[in-house]
Amino acid sequence: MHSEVSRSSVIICDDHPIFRKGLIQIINEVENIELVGECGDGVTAFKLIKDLKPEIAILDVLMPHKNGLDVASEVKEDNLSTNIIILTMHSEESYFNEAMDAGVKGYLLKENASSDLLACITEVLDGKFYVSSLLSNLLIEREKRIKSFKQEIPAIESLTETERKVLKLIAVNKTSKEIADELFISFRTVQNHRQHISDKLNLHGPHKLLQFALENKEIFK
Amino acid sequence: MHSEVSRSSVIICDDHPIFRKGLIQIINEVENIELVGECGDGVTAFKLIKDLKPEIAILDVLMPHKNGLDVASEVKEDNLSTNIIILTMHSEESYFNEAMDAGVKGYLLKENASSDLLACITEVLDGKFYVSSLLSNLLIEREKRIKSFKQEIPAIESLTETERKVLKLIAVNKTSKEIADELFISFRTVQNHRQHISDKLNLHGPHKLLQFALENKEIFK
DNA sequence: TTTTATATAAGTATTAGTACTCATATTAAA
DNA sequence: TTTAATATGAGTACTAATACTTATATAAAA
Repeated sequence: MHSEVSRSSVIICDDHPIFRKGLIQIINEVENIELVGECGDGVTAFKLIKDLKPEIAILDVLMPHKNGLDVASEVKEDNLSTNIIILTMHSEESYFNEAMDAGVKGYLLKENASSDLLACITEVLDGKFYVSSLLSNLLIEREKRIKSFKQEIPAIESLTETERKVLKLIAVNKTSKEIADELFISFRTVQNHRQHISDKLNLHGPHKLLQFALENKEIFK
Repeated sequence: MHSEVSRSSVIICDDHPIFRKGLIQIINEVENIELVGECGDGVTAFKLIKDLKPEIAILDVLMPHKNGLDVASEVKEDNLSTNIIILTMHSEESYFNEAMDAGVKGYLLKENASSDLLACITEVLDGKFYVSSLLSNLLIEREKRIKSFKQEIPAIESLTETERKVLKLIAVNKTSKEIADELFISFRTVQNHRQHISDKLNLHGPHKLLQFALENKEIFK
């Protein structure tokens, strides 16, 4: 349970000034929460988090310079204690997955933020996790995706360093010859690597490897 | 010049409660403006305008039931005296043109609304017309954008029906032969279509077309 | 020490795609 | 009616990738 005597510090970051005003008003209506900072872009948000170490940072996803999810990732990397609540206009699951990976504690749709924000803050301060109820459907979908995800990833883990290097270059549409020149090896070696990669990833037939590389470059980059 | 003794009546309509809070706060900070109504959808907005006959109605474009531009059109049709100020997230010119046709008196981007709203209200009360300054740039930029737009996307538009069909099948990693079988044509014809598509999209070299197809399948599917 | 994994290189054969060319039939536009 | 666009089909040459095989050197593991 969080402290009831001292007020919990919060910063708000949203590039829409009016929306920010609305958020601030909601925050200010609550006694045990103190707004210690506000800004309109991700770079400033990260600075504020680092300097002020608020208990909670409420971040918009889409912002200039650096988006809210990038900020969340950096906060996680730097092991900062600030809990992140993400606000988003969109219920796209790609954002949500990114947010989960970045270790955010709350994920709110802006349409629900008015009613959910305070509940979310309270839960997060209690060490819990809060997601807009509208999004719970997406959560279920995610389990399925993770399963199919795990079917391919360990195969990638089994690649050797060199094979991974080659795969990265395939993903940026280099030919075996170009890759060979870049790695100072024979193009036959590159073709062998291609074959080995294809075998490990169970890819067969023309261009299947290129297709895989293009579609999954985010994963192994 | 508008009256200095009595306060000017304003209604606000935006389906985002938090954004509305922010707007209300801005309005309330000004002495000679009185907020006489607020709502979150277009149907209610029109009712409020008809009943309260405010001097100004500030309307979001995207709202449930009836959008802000529809409300503006109805106000014009019914010869109501209320001046309409439109708020929009998007600087899309289609909205702007519609707004002009509906006789709106002010057109603000939400990003600028915080600083521009009061200026806009004052100007509109004086019988003038106000547009976000950022938007006026955009209207000029528009010409340029359309040109650069036409360099890439309409290239897809320039594809014939058959070429588009072939492109879709390339995007799901079918070979020319498979495509030929599926469309009941010769694989040479398919290869010709590939060539023509590549020419139109300015794609050259091995697998560039496949790469393009995979990366852009969302656009032409 | 033998085995295994890894990185390297090469040979052969096949398939797919690219880059050209040419040709024909149909339909729509000038 | 001539011209242009479109869809169709085919020939040739070349490049890239796939699918095999074999081979050598090195380092780590059994």
